Formats: sequence, C-alpha cells, structure tokens
Amino acid sequence: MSEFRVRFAPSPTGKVHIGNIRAAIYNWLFARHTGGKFLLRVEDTDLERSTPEAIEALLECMKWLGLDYDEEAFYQTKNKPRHMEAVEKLLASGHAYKCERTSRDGKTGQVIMFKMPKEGVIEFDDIVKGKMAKKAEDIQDFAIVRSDGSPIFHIANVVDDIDQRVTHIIRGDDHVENTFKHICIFKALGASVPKYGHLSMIVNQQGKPYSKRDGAAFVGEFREQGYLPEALFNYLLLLGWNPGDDREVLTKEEMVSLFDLEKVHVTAAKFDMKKLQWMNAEYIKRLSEEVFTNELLNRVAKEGMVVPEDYDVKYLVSQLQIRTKFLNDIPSACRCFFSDDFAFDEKAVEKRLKKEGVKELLLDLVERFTKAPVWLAPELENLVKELSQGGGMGPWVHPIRVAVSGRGEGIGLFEMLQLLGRDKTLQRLKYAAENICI
RNA sequence: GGCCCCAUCGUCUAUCGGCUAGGACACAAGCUUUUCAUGCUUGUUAGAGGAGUUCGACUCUCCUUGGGGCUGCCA
Repeated sequence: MSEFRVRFAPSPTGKVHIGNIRAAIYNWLFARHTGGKFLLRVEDTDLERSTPEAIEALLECMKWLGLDYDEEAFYQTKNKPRHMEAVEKLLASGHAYKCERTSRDGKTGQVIMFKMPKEGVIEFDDIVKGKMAKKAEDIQDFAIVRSDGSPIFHIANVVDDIDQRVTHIIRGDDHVENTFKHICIFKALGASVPKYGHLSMIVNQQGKPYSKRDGAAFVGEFREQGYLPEALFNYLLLLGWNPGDDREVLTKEEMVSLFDLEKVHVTAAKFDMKKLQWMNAEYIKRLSEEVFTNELLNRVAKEGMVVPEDYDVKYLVSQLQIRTKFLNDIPSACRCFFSDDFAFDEKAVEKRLKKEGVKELLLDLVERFTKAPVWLAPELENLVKELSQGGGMGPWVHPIRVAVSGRGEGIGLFEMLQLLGRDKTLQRLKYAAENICI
C-alpha cells in the first residue's frame, strides 16, 4: 500500500451543501498534497432523488470549484451485486442474521442484521479527533439489508470503500458513530480498516448545523450570487484549518503544499458570511484586468446593454474593479453608462434632487460644463472645487451623481462624468433639472 | 435517558508550560488636502467555572457547567 486513496461520496440530491463540499475540498487537498488519488463515488441509491440532472448538477459544481477527480466516477447502484455478495459472506460466517422487524414507518418484514461483538472495545485513531473508543456493548445490532432486499448504507459504503481501495476516509462528524460500526464490518469481511478523519460541522450563529434557513447553504447559490469559486474554496478551507501563520488568501499551490489533515480543527465552525464577502472582494480585486473585463462584458451583454466599439472599457474597469463586492453587482453599476434606460433610486432622488435650489444648481452646472475646455475627470473636479470655494463638494457632487446615474453610489463622480461624455452628462443634468427637481 | 465529542475576542483563529495572549473579519475613529470605494493608521473586545500537577498553566489531569453529534428497513 504505497498510494493514498481518498474519496468524496455524495448522494446526488440536486444541491450540494457547503458542509459537504468542504469535505470534498479537504479530501481533494489531502490527495493532491500527498500525491494520492481523489476518487468520486456517487451514492445514488435513492432512486427518487438521484436523477441524471442531480448528478449533472453535482459534477458541474465540483468542476466550478476545480475539484477534479481521478479515475472513473464510481456509481454505488452499479455495485449492488458486490454488496449482496458481502452480505452472503457475513451470513455464512455468522456475522449477520435474518430477522423479522417492524420499521419506524410501520413496514414489517425480514431484514438482515449485522451482529455486533458483545464485548470488547472498538477503537481507532482519528486523524483529526485523536483517539476514539467505544464499548462494543454500547452499539446495537443494525440492519444492513432492507425487507425489499436492497442493501443499506452501512454495508454499501464499506463494500464500496473496499472495492475502491480507499485508504483514508475523510468525512463529516455526523459519521463518527457509524465508524465504530463500519470498522466491525471491515473486520468481519476480512478487509483492512482504512484510516479515518472526521471533520467538524459548519454551524450557524446559534451553534446549530448550518442550513438553508441560515442563508445561502448550497454551492449553486453562492455561484448565482456572484461569488468566485476560489473565494468560496479559500474561505471554506480556512473554516477549520490554517497554514500556521497569518496568511489567509492563499493560492491553490500554497493550499496544496501546506495542507495538513492533522492540523484540521476538531471544533465546529460558525459560518461567517461577512468574512466570505470580504474574501470574495479580495479575490475580485486580484482578478487580472483581462478576466475582470471579460466578466464585465459578458454580464453587461447578458442584460442587453451594448458597449460602443470605441468605449474606454479599460478606464471603467480601473474604476469599478476595486469597488466590486459581487460579480452580480456589475450590471447595475454599469447600466447608466451603456443605457439611458436606468432606474432612479427613490431615496436618492428624494434626498439629493427634490431639494430647494438643486434645480438652479444643476442648470448652472450645465452652463459651466458646456464651457469646459476639456472633458477629463481632473478638470471637472477642479471646476466643481472652484464652485465649492474650499468647502465640501458634497452639495454639488451628490445631486450630479443622482442626476446622471440615478443612484447614490458608484465609481468616482468625475471619472463617471468623463466616461459618460459631455453630451450625455449635459442631457441628463437638464432632464433631471426640468423633470425631477422641484 | 444512554453513548461519543468539543470549549481563546461577537466570528474564524495563533499559542504545541514562560503571555505585556498575536493576526484576520466585523465594529469605531482618523488620514489619503473633506463624493463613494480602495489603501493606510489607531482603537474596543477573549482563555466558561472550580480543584490538582508545576518555580510557573490558556497550554497537562480531574470535576462542574455549557454546546454539539449519534441513538432508523436515511445517508
């Protein structure tokens, strides 16, 4: 046994929970760090929910995060003959027995139970939690085959791990109790027991398991909201592990070379959306100009806006990139540049335009801007600065911003005016003065 | 109830017996000759409680308290 083999074994239910994908990330990192193999096993035994679409969504989500797997994907349903073979073996060796039972939901029939040892201690050395031990007598016999003849998780999981030659099982904390059972199955089957590492759960502010009620909980949702996969990956990794120094934003190469499963934390980690947002902004800032420009162009086009041939996109990008927290914010931030059909924010209009004297102020500016010798941000700024006579530029800046963009925030005002050009600026100032101001 | 696990700022964490307890997010203040943002500087805030071991404990041991997980013909 020279090579480490780990696996990610999700049930394809259509949505991939962040806790689950974090387990995938740790598995992937472990494999890449050790030069081992990262395997994918699709636990598709729930025929109702395991649709081709759900499987496609799972694969898509892994691809998005850059979790490439080795060898062919393994489908649990296809291994059913092997599961039953193992059950026969257990039956024959006396490790399992048939039994009449009534399930919780009232089903009655014959199931096959795994027979737990009646004495002794089951122990294992968990890579993240340390020494774990439990008296065999504290664990009851459990079902491994349903009355309809289908294999249950416990046996399927163990047999698949044997068949995939998995050496390290890195999975969620909720499986700790199962591990004691699974170890017994491995032994009963005469297979070698893999090493285990149990990852703590991701919890909400109240300390309860993080669910969709607490906010975005599935990978797809983060994607839709404009999070960068690298940011989510990095944040999830840091939730329970750190490189040992103060670095937080790490490259994939750093993650791979520094990752150490033994240094993963035992305690549950609270999910902090604010920090993820910060991380996302960090990654957006670090995007190359080319990549950000492409994102901008694509997203703007998708919203039906047209960027003129000779547009100074480079300048817009230089202004917008550092201010972008979510890629999804790009279209609304760009709308006023590429379309005259932008919405006016009611609050901003109320606060900045529907005030005594604003109309006159804007009309005065129209005159001054008309006479401006050059249409460049620094000159425009000087022009307004002169007007403010050393005082704050707020009384001019805010009404102009709302008049030309409809919003109270955005890139630097004078840069905005430069990008808009003289004609559009004048046209919008006039329109606001005559139709919106009081 | 039984069994298992956990415990440093509000949050993520550093510390592997020497600590004036460090960093990041968030929050607050200031600066960038007073639009927003970025950037920079500064500030507030932490070792659940109690015993023990030790010259010395946030670090080791035990107890208490608090939190979480599991206890399915779900995975």
